[in-house]
Amino acid sequence: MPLEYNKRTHDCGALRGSDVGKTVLLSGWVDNFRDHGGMVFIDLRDRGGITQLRFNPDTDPAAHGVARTLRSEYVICIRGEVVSRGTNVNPKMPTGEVEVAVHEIDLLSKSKTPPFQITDDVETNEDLRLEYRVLDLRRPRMRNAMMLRHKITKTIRDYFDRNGFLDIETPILCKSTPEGARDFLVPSRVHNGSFYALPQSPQIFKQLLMMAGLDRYMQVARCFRDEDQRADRQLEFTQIDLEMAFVQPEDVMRHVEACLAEVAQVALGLKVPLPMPRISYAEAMAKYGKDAPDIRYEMTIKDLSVFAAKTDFKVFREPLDAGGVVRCIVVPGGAAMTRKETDGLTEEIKGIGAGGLPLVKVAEEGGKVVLQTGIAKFLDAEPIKSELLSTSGAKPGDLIFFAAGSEANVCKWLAWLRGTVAERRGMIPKDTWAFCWVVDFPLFGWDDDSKNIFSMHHPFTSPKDEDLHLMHLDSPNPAPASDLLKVRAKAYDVVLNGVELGGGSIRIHRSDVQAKIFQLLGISPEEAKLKFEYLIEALQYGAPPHGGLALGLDRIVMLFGGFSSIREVIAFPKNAKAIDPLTKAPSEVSAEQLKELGIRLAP
RNA sequence: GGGGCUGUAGCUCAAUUGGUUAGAGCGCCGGCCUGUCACGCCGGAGGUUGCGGGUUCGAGCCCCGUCAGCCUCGCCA
Repeated sequence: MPLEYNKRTHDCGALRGSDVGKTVLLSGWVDNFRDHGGMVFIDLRDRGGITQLRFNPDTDPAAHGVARTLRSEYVICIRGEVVSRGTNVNPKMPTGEVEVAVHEIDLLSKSKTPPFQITDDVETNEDLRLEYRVLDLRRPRMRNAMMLRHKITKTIRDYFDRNGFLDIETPILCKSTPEGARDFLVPSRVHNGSFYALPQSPQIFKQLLMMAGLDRYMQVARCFRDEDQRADRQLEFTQIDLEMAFVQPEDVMRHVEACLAEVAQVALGLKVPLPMPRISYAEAMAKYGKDAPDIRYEMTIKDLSVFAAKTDFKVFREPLDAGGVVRCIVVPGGAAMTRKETDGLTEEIKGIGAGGLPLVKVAEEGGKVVLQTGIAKFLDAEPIKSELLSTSGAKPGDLIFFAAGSEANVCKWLAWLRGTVAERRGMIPKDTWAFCWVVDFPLFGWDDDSKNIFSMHHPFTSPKDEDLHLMHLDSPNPAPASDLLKVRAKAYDVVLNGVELGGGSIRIHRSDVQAKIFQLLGISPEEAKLKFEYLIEALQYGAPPHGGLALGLDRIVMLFGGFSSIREVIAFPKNAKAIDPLTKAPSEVSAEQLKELGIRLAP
């Protein structure tokens, strides 16, 4: 009579010494087998873990005969007795105190030899892993990633449920808007020539929910952006999306950081001190060169523009005269860096647009501090040298990297350099989890191409109350750009170890302010009505002050799980070229399908 | 679209300045083995060096092109 595989008594990670003597029914995959000619040992694996099975030819010849034919990844069901391993305990296995003496076995399913071994030990190339994702997901590391993701998601859902947030689903088939990233379009069969767009985020819907009076909303929301991929970006990704009515930034931030602290507790057993530090956007850019600062280590950026203006060094003077800046980072002990290392960095930084990588080493000779190598000869004279040392804070044994150019470029280059050098020189403390909030983002940025301002966040972001006057609300004319660029937004990003976990803002609830913003952004009332009619309309029927935030769930799981790519925490991800190696999506479709949709492909 | 790295057995990798028949570990197949747990021992199969072209007496290695993967800038919050 076949074994009742639907009546498993335990999973393969459950049995302990206290279970000795029990008769158990287990099912799973053959992880490994060791055939001694007589005794056969099988490691049986399922989601719970691994249990060793023992097949004794003397007591159970039939089961033993089957066991000898088993191979990797065969699926079996067994019944047997839990026995102590006596002196042969395996301390490396949670179930290592016991084994199961198998009396009956059913072979449920055979397996071809897998294209790679199902183990964490061997790092297989990712393309193959994605093509055989079913096998890849059997590896403990990947199984743990899926389980961690579940645990984190559940923790977040529970937190918001406990705090009065309603989980509400929003549409997947939406209206296309030109803002932000490229939309994925879905052609309409019923309305040939018209298209739905997949949501880049539920942004507008969650605002509408607040206007609808639902007060607190959250959703584990799938979002879609048709942009190029990165290690931490996928075409489709998951946001923890939330929105609250009658709030200021601090209210949203307090909930989010409390929630993240709970996640850190559950995922890592970590106690995160609250509140998390707040850093202004201006400070983040000045000290770290990016709006997602990694505050686990120092080596912050120092401004040398005033100093550099006093030199005759062309590499500094020319960018300064063009309105740029000169800044540096000081690598502690960096004078020990080899020519090979610094040359390598120079080549790499050229790859992101820098002209080169000026540097000096600081040394001590006969009790005197001297500059060496690189551009030392341009800076070694007094009082230039002393001013460089005092402004940068460099000491003998250090190395100074310089960057000169537009502020945006200098920030980009030094942020890259800071991160790269810190990583390569082992300056990043292990097992450190540095959260922070970045606040006071500018409301507008300047687009040099169109010579116009644009929304840093999105056009519904509320300005800070104290900066409202810079927008000249009472005047029918647009405020000057110089004023507008000073306006700070009620926007905030939460950052962990230099990675943006999420961001949000308080939204505009006044229709006059919203109208002004559209005017400033060059969006005509007609255009605004066309694109956002439902939102503008709703604003006129009593909109509560409201705001929210969205967290990147994939990134959170990636960081807490110690992975270097979000593909590791997504069950079926796409590769860097936006292809799913498993299903081979995207694919061509039939002529009939296209015809029905009224679509003809360009030749 | 730009830059970088990679591509050799099923998997992970090696192969001196260009030099004989391209190797190793794991896996796989066969045999032996009654306490292994990365079992062990013996034997075996397995290769269009991503693909195409060029240089050369001779190319895994050099050159050109192309394809694929990853990282990155642009792009994207």
